[in-house]
Amino acid sequence: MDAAHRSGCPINLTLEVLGDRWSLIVIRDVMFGNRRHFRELQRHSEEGIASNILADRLKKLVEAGLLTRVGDPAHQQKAIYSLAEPAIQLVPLLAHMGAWGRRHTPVSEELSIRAELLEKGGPPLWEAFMAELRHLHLGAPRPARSVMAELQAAYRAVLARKAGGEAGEEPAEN
Amino acid sequence: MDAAHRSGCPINLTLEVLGDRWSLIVIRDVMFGNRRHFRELQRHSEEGIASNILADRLKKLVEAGLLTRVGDPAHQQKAIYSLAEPAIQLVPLLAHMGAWGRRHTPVSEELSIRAELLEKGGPPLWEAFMAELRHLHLGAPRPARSVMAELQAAYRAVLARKAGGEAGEEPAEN
DNA sequence: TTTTCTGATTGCATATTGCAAGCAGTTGAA
DNA sequence: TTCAACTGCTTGCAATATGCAATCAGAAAA
Repeated sequence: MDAAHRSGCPINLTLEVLGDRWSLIVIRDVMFGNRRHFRELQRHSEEGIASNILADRLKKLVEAGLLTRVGDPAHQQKAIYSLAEPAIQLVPLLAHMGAWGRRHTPVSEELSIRAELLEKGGPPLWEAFMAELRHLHLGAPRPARSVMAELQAAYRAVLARKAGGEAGEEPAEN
Repeated sequence: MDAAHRSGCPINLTLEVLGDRWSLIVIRDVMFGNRRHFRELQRHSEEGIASNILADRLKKLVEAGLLTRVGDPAHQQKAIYSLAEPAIQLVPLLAHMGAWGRRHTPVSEELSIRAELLEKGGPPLWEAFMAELRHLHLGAPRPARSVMAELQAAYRAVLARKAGGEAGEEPAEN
């Protein structure tokens, strides 16, 4: 049933899974924004993903084993999407993508603070973050360090600094 | 003239440049296979890229500043494509993509040997390879170590081992 | 009962892709 | 000088993917 692969090259096969304009955006939002529901992913998306494309990508990512989908026990028709282990192992890749983007594309300051922290923290920080994701998404024990909290604090700090004394900038975070 | 960006997020902006099924394939072949001409990229492609798509990607990658294009002094109508510095800085990203692909997709042994070496060598090997690429593509001085030669030797060794005593497998390399 | 929220689906226009064929200019050998 | 092979690249056309707006049915909240 699977379409034949174009080649057995690891880079090619990775591109066959992730090589489009939306898949990694969805994973990024589940991973860094902890968005676990369809509407959360659609409405708070920075990039404004269309609902049919989101539905398609969620389905494909679940089929590819990067996400899992379970019903929400509290809401019968609510689905909860979680990162599976292969997606958690994309943390270093996303960190490098962020680092490259910071250097070679016109990023905005507030949206690149996370990439900056991930880059500066390096592999130890990535490992801590992956441990935290395994807690949030796979039910592993809670690790001592919360990288997520650090990332969000840094994001809020940038927003506050940019806004000066002004409140009500744009929460939109998580 | 530039299309507006979807957002200033570094990951999104990187995807806007590289987030499709072919751009990184082209860069991979220029980088690891040292393919510098249109026909080389088209004919020896593992994945069989169509000529119109190759032409489109080469144009876009040149516009994005990842590749440069100059005429071949020996052949008036021959173009030589070279990696620009931003593309050379994709080495760590491609190494991670290869590592992820090796772990989570059905790679073939002979095509994943390079990814394995890149993964095992880690950042020091990546730096050595980037120095070599700066020599091959940007005219920088030749570095002491040739990672390219190491990668090709490893590839040939795998081919030879798999073929047993048989010759004439499939050169296709470089 | 009505409204809102849930994860989606549908229709339709446009853009991208894949494939085969072809092009004009250049090179190199006969 | 002739001509086939090669150069980067284009064109036509069908199939597929994307983007957008509207909409859906079931469930929960008011």
